[in-house]
Amino acid sequence: MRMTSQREIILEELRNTKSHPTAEELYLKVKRRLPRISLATVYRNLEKMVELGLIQKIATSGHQSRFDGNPNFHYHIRCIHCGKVDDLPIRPIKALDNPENIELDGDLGGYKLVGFHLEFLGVCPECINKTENN
Amino acid sequence: MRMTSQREIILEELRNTKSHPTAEELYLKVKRRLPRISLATVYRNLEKMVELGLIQKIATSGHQSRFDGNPNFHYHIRCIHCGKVDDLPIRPIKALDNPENIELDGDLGGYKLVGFHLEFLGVCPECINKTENN
DNA sequence: TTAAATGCAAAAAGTTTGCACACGC
DNA sequence: GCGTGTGCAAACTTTTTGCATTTAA
Repeated sequence: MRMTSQREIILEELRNTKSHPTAEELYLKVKRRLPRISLATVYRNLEKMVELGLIQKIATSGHQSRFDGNPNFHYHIRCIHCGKVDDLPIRPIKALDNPENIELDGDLGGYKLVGFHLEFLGVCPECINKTENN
Repeated sequence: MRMTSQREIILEELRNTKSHPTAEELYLKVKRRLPRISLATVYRNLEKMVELGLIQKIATSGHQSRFDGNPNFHYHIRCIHCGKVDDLPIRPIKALDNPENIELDGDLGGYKLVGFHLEFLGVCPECINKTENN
């Protein structure tokens, strides 16, 4: 992978963010430092870094995808009101840490089990406030 | 809710399918019986039926949403190759059957936990065959 | 009769792609 | 110098919406 300033700065800005930005949010941040960068370049680079395992893509159901500069496994919680995603510092769930541990009540219909996708849902502090003040 | 022939036939076709069709797949099926129906009507009705709890929406990350005529809770498995979704007849996972059962290793960052979304990933029989024959 | 539902077409939202040019190695 | 990467604009995919018309209750 050729190291371009675009690539470097995209990764840097993503790693410097605790939030899990969408491609567009990240594009706007990077644009401050590289005003001529295009959104397509951000998408292309994010996709490539995901393939290389440098970052994670959080393909949030139905919404814009978000990206996480931390490539290590951890859980996420998504706000059902504003769509924001944060890290959730809980212990790995034993029943799910290995496909072989999953208890079956029948067969898999011929599927080969590969893994799972688990995402927690909640209401973030900001949205709790908004709701209370209405 | 007013009962129109569109609404009736959409629900009927969805319930008659073991697969979990996308709005477009379902539209094509319904169109055979109601040739003048529009895709927008299918989307509008599916959305309404989800709100009423008559059906489930499977908002598969990054892909088209799929719909499930069975409103009762059960797990799904998604083929990582073709995107197909099937039911997975496994027992509910204890650690996750209630938000209060989730073991925490820290705080929730101010989030109010509401639930979770769990989807299994695998390779479907058809795609296992395709892969083997290459 | 009248409010809700429909069909159509156009818009919206998010992401990807074709292409000519730029630039890292 | 070669080939990957970039910027731009246009295309694409999925879903939603505005509006005039139809229809169930």
